[in-house]
Amino acid sequence: MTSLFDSDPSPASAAPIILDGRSAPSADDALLAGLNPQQRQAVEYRGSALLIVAGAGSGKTSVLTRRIASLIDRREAWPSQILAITFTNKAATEMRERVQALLGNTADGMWISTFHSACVRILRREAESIGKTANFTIYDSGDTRALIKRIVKDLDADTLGFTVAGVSGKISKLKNELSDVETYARSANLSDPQEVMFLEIFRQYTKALRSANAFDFDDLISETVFLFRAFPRVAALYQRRFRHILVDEYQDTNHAQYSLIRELTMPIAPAIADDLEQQGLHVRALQDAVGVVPGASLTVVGDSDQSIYAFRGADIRNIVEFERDFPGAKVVLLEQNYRSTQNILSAANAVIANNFDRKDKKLWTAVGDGEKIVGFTGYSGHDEAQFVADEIEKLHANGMDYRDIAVFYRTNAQTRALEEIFIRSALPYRIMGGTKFYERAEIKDSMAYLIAVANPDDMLALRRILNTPKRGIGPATETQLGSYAGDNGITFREAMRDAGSLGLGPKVTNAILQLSALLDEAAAKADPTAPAGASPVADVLTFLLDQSGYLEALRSSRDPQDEARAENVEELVAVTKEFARNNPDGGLIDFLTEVSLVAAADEIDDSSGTVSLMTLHTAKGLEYDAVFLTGVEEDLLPHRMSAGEPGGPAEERRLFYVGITRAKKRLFLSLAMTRAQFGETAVAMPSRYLQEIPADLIDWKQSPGSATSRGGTQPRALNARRPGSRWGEETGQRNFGAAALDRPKAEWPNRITATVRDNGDLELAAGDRIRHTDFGDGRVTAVTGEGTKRVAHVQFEKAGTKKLLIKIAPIEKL
DNA sequence: CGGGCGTGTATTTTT
DNA sequence: TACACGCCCG
Repeated sequence: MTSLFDSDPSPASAAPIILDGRSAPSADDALLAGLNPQQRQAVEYRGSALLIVAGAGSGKTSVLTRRIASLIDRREAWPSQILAITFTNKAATEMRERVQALLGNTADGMWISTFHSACVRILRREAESIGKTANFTIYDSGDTRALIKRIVKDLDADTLGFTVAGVSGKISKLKNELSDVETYARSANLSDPQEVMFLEIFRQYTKALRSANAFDFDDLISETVFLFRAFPRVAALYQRRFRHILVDEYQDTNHAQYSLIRELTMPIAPAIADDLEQQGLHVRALQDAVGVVPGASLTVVGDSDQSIYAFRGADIRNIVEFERDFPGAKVVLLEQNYRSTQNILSAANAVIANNFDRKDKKLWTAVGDGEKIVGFTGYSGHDEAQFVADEIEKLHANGMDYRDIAVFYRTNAQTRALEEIFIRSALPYRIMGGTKFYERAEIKDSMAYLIAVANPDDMLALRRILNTPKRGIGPATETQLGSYAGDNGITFREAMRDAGSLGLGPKVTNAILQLSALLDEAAAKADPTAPAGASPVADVLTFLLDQSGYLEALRSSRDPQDEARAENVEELVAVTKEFARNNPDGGLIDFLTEVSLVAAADEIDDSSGTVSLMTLHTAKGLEYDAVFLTGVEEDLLPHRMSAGEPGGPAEERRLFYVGITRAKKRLFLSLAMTRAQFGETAVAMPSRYLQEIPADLIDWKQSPGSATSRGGTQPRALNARRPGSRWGEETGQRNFGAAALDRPKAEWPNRITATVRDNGDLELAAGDRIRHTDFGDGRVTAVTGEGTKRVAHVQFEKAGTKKLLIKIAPIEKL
């Protein structure tokens, strides 16, 4: 990494950062072109604090990027003085691109990143101050859970009713409140054995992280705050550097993130400012009459109606009370919507109006009513999915691109039915998030090898690979290594090197030493200070996978799933190569960091010609021509688990609101009368939120009311239904689910039948040329699988490599 | 120590 | 359904 401060291309003394608000306007009219008065004000206002209340689709990204561009264009700031925080890496990338498009290439040196990435960058640089080293590991929630699980087990805490989920949730909550173990201990009730036990778990967890030289997700933020509070001189480096801080999705910040922003925008005391000046970090031009460097200017953008992360500690008060926190703050309201039709907005407005504790805000548009919202009640989750698939086909036939269509759902479990139907209907789709690539066991294994090389203190990673692949090193041996390390005050890694003195069997001892040597050799390859320089990550990974025998073990396994696992591992190697292309200077640590911080929304590739499937949470910040909001049922939306929590139903309503407002032209709301949950089929009721949408906005293809009584399409029954009444009772069928199941499906009116593609026993072999309806022409490189599950691996001319199920893929042989 | 089999339990959302 | 865990045997 290049130095952040010393070689700053923009010494503050020379920077034209005097904010007198009267800077001569340069030729930046282009930056304001096409903006409405409120947007223009949000771009042009200059002052210490600005809150932009941006309703859904009100052009906030445009405003933010133009605001940044205008600061630079008018010479009020250097790029390096800008810090822009977004929620996802994807949003950060998009913002960077848009700023670059406005300014040309002067966006270099700007920090545009997520809270977590920015904090990692700071922490790697300042690690020594807080007892870590720059190569620390970042533990994701899976790692955290694994660690807590071990501690809970060691302490027999499960007998006291402690669960891994409960403990990790509580620790996360505490960290988001900036409470560490000692702070918590002071307020804990020590006569309660439960509290004492929790404290002990928390202590051991903290200790384990420290000795593993690792941070968990929450630490990344909180430790940065602690760092700034403990070392004002370190904080001053960043306070000096970042003169303009912009935060997107401010309504979703938690207390720790809020505190981080507060720290970054604090003024620098005269004594510390003088120190900086003496170090050659110029601050003179920034200091006021008494020598204080005033705090950075802060711009936050948000919409309290879109706050959907309270469960993760997001505090809506951060945005509601912004004006109190930052006296003199200017507030700009953006209410004109440039995304959706009026019908969609009216539905959204009507729904969100039911949240009582909100500032009234009404979205409006100039584009006209558009088409009505379409409603559909399926007989089952599959039926609903079939409706979705059929409607997508219709939209596609009428010229809409698959990439402009999205399907949303509340829980990941709902993907199953959708996926089955989509495969049968030969619809190209992609699931964002869900069981992520990096959460697969084989990927975690491979990553653990890399982590063990990058951070030898990471005992969790070492334990993971110790017997993967099988080396005959069992739990007993692992425990012995652990206690040997503890007894001698050395790390687990050092204990492995010293395995000869443990008095284990020769076979086991040899296995440990061999692994140890392999890791040492890999570390030498990866070491950037080595004479030959560091090998690319891909080489290190390939070396580890080959020499450890891991890949070979997967390939030669008789478990058929291991073939797919081997392919995934090879895919990871491809990812490392891709990484090297995009980051020529990136080392192993950089790769591990990037992988740790990818989010579900980051995977979205706008250029792929597929329908996107995702949870409502992932959908935030995105927009699509057509949106299918599925599973609009009680116990799903609002989710059953939210019922007990204070503010739960209101947050679920906001989630529904977020989903609705993603749609530009067409919105489809669907639900099912029965839904499969854990194998069983349960009766589902329409969501209470459906009744909040004015009836004339929805065109029910099959309404919840009519679906039970056959025929009739008026949604009257839905609106008349009293809360608490059950569908089954209307028709006198208490046991509705079971009775309905016996009925032939065809009895339901308007049921849309699918055309299932079937290529029969189309014979394909490597070398054949084929044509795909979406991907175009390509050449078959291989055929794997048997019978109906035969898969063609195809290299397309335009669309890259794809794997296609031969029986159902929309392809023809040329 | 490894693998196989049987039972029990779990699904909210995620940086 | 499906996965994780514990138990048992080779």
